[in-house]
Amino acid sequence: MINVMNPSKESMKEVESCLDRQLWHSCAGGMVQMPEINSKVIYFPQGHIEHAQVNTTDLKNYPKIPPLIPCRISGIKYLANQENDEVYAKIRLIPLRKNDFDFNDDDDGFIGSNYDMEGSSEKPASFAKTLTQSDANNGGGFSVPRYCAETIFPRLDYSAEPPVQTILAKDVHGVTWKFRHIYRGTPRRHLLTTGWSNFVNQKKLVAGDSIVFLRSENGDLFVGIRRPKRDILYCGGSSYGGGEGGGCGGGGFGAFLRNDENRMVRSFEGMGSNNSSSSNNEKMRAESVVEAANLAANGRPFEVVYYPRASTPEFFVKTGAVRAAMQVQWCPGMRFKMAFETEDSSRISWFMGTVSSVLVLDPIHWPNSPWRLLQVAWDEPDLLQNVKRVNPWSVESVPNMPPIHMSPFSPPRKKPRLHQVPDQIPFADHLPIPTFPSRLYGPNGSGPGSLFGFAEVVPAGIQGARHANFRQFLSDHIINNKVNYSSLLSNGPDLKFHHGSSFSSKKPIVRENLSSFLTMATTLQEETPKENDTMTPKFMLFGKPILTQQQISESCSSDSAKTGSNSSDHDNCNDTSMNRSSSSGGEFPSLDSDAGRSLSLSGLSSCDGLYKKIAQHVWQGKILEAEQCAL
Amino acid sequence: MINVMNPSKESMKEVESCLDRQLWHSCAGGMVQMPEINSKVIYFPQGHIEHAQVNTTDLKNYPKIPPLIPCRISGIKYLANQENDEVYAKIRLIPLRKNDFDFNDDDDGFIGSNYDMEGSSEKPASFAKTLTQSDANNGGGFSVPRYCAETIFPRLDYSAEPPVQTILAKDVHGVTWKFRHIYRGTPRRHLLTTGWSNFVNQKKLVAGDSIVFLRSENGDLFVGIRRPKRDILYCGGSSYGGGEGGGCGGGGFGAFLRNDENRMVRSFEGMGSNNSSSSNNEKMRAESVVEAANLAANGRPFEVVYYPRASTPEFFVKTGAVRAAMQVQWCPGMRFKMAFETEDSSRISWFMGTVSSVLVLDPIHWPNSPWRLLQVAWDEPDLLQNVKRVNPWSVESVPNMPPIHMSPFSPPRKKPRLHQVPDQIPFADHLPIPTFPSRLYGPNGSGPGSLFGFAEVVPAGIQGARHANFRQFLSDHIINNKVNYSSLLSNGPDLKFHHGSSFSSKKPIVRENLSSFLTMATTLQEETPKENDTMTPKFMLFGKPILTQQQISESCSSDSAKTGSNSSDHDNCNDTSMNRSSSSGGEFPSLDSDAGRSLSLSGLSSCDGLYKKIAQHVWQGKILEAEQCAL
DNA sequence: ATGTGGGCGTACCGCCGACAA
DNA sequence: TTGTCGGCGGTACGCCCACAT
Repeated sequence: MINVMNPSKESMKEVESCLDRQLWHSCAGGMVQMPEINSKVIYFPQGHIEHAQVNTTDLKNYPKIPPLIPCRISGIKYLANQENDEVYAKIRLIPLRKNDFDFNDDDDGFIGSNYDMEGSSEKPASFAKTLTQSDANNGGGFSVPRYCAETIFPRLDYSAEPPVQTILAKDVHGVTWKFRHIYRGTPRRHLLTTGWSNFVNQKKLVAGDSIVFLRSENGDLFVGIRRPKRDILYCGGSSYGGGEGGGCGGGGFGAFLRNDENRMVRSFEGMGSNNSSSSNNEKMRAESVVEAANLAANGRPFEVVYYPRASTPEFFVKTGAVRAAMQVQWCPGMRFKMAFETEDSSRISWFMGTVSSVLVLDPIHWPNSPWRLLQVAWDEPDLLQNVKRVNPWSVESVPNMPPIHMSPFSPPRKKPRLHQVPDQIPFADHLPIPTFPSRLYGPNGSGPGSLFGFAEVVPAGIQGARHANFRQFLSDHIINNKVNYSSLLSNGPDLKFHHGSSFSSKKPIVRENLSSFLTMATTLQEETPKENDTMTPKFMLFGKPILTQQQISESCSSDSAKTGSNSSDHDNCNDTSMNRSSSSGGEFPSLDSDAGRSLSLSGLSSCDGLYKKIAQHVWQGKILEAEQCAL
Repeated sequence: MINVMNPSKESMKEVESCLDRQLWHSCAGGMVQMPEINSKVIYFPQGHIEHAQVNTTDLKNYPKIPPLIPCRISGIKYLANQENDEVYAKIRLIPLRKNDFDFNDDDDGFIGSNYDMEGSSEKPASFAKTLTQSDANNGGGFSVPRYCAETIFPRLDYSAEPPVQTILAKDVHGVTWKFRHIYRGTPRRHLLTTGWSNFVNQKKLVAGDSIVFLRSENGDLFVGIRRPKRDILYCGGSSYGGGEGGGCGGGGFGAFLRNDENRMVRSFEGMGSNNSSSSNNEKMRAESVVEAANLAANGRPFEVVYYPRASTPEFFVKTGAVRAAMQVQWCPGMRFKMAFETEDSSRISWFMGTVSSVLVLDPIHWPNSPWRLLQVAWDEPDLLQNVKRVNPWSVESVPNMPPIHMSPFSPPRKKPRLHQVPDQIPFADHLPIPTFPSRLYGPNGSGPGSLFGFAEVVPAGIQGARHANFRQFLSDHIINNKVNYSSLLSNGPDLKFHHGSSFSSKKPIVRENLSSFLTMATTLQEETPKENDTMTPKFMLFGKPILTQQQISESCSSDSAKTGSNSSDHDNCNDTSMNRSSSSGGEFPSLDSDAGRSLSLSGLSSCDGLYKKIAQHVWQGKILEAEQCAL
């Protein structure tokens, strides 16, 4: 019992700040990217409601609350639940006033400080392993992968017989746990023995949970746990009020995969105290959400609690991501891909789907909200049954073209090497960080009768179909919710230029040209490299090592098969097509820079009406004028 | 593991209503009396704040919230914490409008329904035992007191060798626990063996916790646990703003005794998940209190959460108790006694003290509040260090007179019998339930300059000393916070006629004439009779068996010694003096009944100004007129 | 390289009567 | 009557290797 500290009330306050941020991220999972301090995000009250899994009736009847509120991140506290070690964050947000908010200028002045943070906190060595049955159940031992023992653990003296040492690791609460690390057996292997069983019992670990070992810069060892993502309880979306719209959509970005054939079942027979998610709900009460949303709507600073392992999309999204997503002309029939964490949380898989309709989720209570705007059909509907609606910024549109042939069906080799492809990697480096200068996206005005860019696809029973002829793009290609795919593809150039991740700084972004040969499944293995030779330079993508070809084909061979079959021989996903969209030519009228900035809110390509409406909400009635639509 | 149910989220809702009310009360402890549905109580926001242990700054700055709000109990849900079995209640209160509230008529129309409830739910057989070290730690066995085995448990077949049976008992969540009950050893004794250790571990019981066995009318067996009262964390009372007043007063009615010499220390080394009180705090957030108080102040129904094992006084008090307490002319120097639960929660002890000053706790934020009005000095200050301020209705004033001689210092006999005193018991039965007909308490008006009955003893620096000459009673007897005891006693007839318990229905009330021979310490042993012959009729006080003389002298011999020495030979505490107060003679002017009812709010003997102020707060500015003070 | 199963020693859990208060 | 202690059995934990993938 020497390992367990006395968690008194006083110590809780301390714990609030002592949690190592890298450890927090390790426990949060590879897909979680937190915004930097002072960066600008869009806060979605709808998403907050989903995240808190509370009844929405409290908030729905507040007509004053807009569907999205631009904010600045003023503070983040990285915390962990005392009972079950679940990491969460308390985030302070300051709503942006009109003068402070420029949709196209979301990184102004704060990149420097971001760089400072990045520079000082270099990614420490970490390793994650999903517990096997033997790790969790039998004999009280943990089989340590060699890579972990050799690169994360302290150096073991192999001269002793057997080589053995004591490992001390701090958990998220600062509690130190002691393990006996021994190298024995035939063949030799690394094991944790004494102390491990106690840890498993205390933390209530079961097979399928992940454990993270992390070595900080000064050599201290940390241990974190990462359980499977919580189940999706909320299945919101108002189904009353005559709204049809294809049912509610649970899940989304941040959901996890349920691979039923290989599923690890968590046993709840242990003790009554592990119904921790219910006590989490206690913290996330409806009042908190109502309070936060009300403060936000009134322009006052507010605080939200964010659980990165909840199965709902982030409800605060970096402004640039939203902007980029709304620049896309979302239409039924569009192809996209979306990242999901695998059930064991060790990897990330990309899944393909088709937009089935573009439709406001709850037009009565949240008119014009882009939250879960896209109703989607998955190429593998059985695996993603619960994910029926997604956020535009959660997905990444892909053109209907085949990947570069790199034989996804080739049999996995014993020691796959990707040296055959790195000569294409500099290609990715040539991609400019998409800054989307505002002048490139001039105001494409819409008449006074069409405030809502996508209102045309809302069923007539709700808002009435407004087939205004000035909305040429949509009306040309979408007739009665059916899409003319070919004309859509040829006319929608910026279709390919947004990124599907909320925070672009460190997110594993796979752009179209990369995805053209990585196809659709990417395995993030920065913590669990599986190559034989760990000294071989890794194949890196934006600072993260990339998986072997074998792993790719293992993790999503079915994906490749399907997309490989239904895609044709387009190959215009290249530098040329990109430059086409980032130039001011074509159907985009060029504007002088100042005008473009001042009109940036209403100058988005496809959602100007939406953001006009937003501005109307946020800034309380001040309607921005001077829209001109060039489309 | 067969005993442990899977506490899923769905079952939580069910549990909310399935908790047996008698079991709830057994777990709540002997001093907790809940009000009946539809009865009238006074809600104290200050007490709510203390109870919730939240920061008061949120509420203090709401000047609209009165210090007390008359309410009607509209609903009570008896609940238990899923994690630690701590019982609590959700109570719905409806603030009373002016027309509905008559301070002297608090039981109108609802006594019948109360009687119905009392009649249907006869007190079931129950037994409580505080766990010994052997029960909690060693060998996984529980030593069952013979009384419990023979009267609570199912009948054991003694013909078998050894006599053994299986005991099934439901806990507060409806979970059934199985125990092996065996009668063995030399000498023979009842033991719980198999199953007990598991129960101790699951419930995290330690020595000092109490376990309650309860047999319902239909023979079902229940098991509850009752842990020591929570520590006093809150030590409120504003010490800023120039208020002197003698520091903050933690504790109070409902606090528990810390008997350091025999203290059982709860070990927190088990697991991090037993910091359950912190999660309780989560439920009792400041917002909830603010919300409740605001709703109450606006006359709207509200809900409060009440933890009977918290160490703060009840914040909702039966109207009659408050009225009775405020009829007492509280003055420095007055003697009183107050009930406390012993640390092992098995008994109740009465402690003597002296009022040191009568002083508003927080005159700035809660002017005229009677909450913790009395600053007290205890005869045994070492045992009650934290209890510096108490509520008037929590204590019971006692005249300075000696008890009837019944030799409290006589050596305890082996089999004490109280048959010598029952001939005095009918005396108690003759006591009328104090109804205090309103016409007996005519309005004793005060001039416009003296709204506050006890403002005279507030330090001049805060409100200024108002020595208005129309307040003859107080000014006659209290000069510079010093009291003329003899004249006070002779002039304050209703001094002896209030009861110190919040709810009079089933509370173990020890009135003055009873306490005159029971002295000051009363041991409630309805669950743990200790007489040798359990078949002997118990010495009952209001339906509860009373302790033996031995136990009385054991539990508080020091009390008896002290009061015996400083009290003189008064003996006017008798039937005659009671009738004197319930007649309309003397200095109380008689009033016609209607006028008395309509003026009841301002017609209290010593706190008319206070309640006028209350009415002013509660009913938003409507000041009641027509006070006439007869004192 | 590492997951799984079985052997096996030991530690602790838990049942017992013997005392004693 | 019942709290505590030491004895002592049985179980199950946990360390180990063998074997398989």
